[in-house]
Amino acid sequence: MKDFTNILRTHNLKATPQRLAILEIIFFHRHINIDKLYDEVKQKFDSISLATIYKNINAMTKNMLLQEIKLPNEKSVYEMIKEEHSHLLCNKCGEVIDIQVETKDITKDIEKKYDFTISQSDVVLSGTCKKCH
Amino acid sequence: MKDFTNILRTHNLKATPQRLAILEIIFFHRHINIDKLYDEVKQKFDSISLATIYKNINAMTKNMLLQEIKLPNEKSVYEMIKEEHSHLLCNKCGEVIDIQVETKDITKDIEKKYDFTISQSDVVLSGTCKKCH
DNA sequence: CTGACTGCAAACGTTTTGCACGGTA
DNA sequence: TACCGTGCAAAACGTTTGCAGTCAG
Repeated sequence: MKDFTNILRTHNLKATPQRLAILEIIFFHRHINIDKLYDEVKQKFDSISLATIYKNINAMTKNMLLQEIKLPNEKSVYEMIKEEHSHLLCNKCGEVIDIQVETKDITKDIEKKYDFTISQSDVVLSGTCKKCH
Repeated sequence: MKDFTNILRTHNLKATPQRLAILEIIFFHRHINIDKLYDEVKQKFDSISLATIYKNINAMTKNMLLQEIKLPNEKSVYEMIKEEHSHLLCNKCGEVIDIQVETKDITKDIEKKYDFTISQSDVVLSGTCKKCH
């Protein structure tokens, strides 16, 4: 298990039990939406309020610890920030899978063609995963 | 100008003046969010209510005439459905540009590698456009 | 010890709904 | 004419805020 206490402190956030629970659950699920996160944190931490979830998700997002992933036809999910990657979304079971897509060549072409400087690539490929076939 | 009356009817929607105004504005802007759409429709159609905008956007989306595009750090925009394409988003001026990206080879690889059937690709490349450099 | 964090309740902005009226086909 | 669509107001929904009390550092 990662040292979330230290991660929080290096991001200028105090390591409260609520925050540790939030991070553990996000780390375990890798991608989770607000509602499921609230349900799961409440199991470990009955007194937590939804407002605390929101305040912390916002603080951690602002401090570059978490990232919101917007999905077509689904609620946004949050994940810990890591190297840039893309996502597979199964429309049947809702699972989100991290994938590595080589976009360098493509973005270079686009930058040249449209005279545009690309700083971020958001890619979601949706369909059916192997379990749901 | 396109024959929006006919387009609406072929999508099982009655061609009301409100809907024609909505479609004309979306067609003209190519991408527009709810608030701007409401502002612009009101200029041509002072009596229109926001509820009507929402009801129609939802009806047209359900009936495959419009499509919601979720953007990072921005409100969703709506566009008329056409061939699959990707989007460039300028973080400075907010402009959205349609681009054609060749994703066939990539998605084929991903499908094989992850045993996943891809039916839709949502790609948003964000950065700075030529006007904002 | 002090500023940051929590939990509650209230407020807020956005989207949806119910209903009476009006317009399209 | 029949049904669908509109506009209004109210309701529902998700998220944010203010505040008093608590806790991490």
